[in-house]
Amino acid sequence: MSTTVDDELWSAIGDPTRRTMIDLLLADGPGTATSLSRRLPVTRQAVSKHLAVLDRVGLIHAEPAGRERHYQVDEAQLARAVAQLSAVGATWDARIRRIKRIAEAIERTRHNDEGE
Amino acid sequence: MSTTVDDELWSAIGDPTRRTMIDLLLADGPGTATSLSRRLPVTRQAVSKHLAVLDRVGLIHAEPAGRERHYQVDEAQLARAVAQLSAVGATWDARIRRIKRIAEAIERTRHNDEGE
DNA sequence: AACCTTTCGCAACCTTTGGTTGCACTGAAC
DNA sequence: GTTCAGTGCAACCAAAGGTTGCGAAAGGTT
Repeated sequence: MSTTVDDELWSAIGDPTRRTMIDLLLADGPGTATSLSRRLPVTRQAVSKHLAVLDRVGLIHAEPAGRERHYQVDEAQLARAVAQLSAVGATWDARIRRIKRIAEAIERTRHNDEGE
Repeated sequence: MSTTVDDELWSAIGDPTRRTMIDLLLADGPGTATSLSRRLPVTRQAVSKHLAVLDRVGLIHAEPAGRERHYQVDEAQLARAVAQLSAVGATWDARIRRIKRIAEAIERTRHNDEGE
């Protein structure tokens, strides 16, 4: 039933701003709160909070560089997160397919009954 | 960069309680707010609100039956949602792989330079 | 050294959202 | 008709996403 420890991972990825931030970090390489905020519709402080969340769940990690803090995606952790995403998706897919099979079986039975 | 209309879909699926509710509806078939709340650590009213959210984004739909409202997963919509999930995952995976390729290329270049 | 600029972190505040309790309503069953 | 289970609506609370407004520290300029 999927409700376990990785809930924090989901809610980390669930936020659209955070998802875009991950996109930007992957596309453009490491960045700071300020550099990210320039490419997002939110303030630097909001970005900073999101970075803290992503850092806490381990999806990114910071590297202090002088007066700046360079954030960078932890590829292994993100890969793990993606795997969990698709796991849930796969589960749902499987259940949907099972339901459809059952529905078809019932359909067939009904036809047989009518045919008698 | 993935930040489009389907944000509501993500945030619908992003909530752990709502994910579990979808799980339950898929596993046990249609259910009511009350029946779901009995299998969840939240009150009926909370479940009711979540059902409203899922209904609004089209992942489930209600079917009034006497004094009860039976909710049921819209398989087509859920399949669409799952597809979007895995699309984002695939994008990230692709970017991670690209980064790794580039990193390896740099690594090779460095070795060549040292070799001269 | 003194100054200005940039980046950051912290605190206060607002709004939305997930959750609660309480109550009034309605359909079914006795 | 009374009772009982299921629903909906409203008020309220806490946490999360977002804002503005500061003060502090690292870097570049003169």
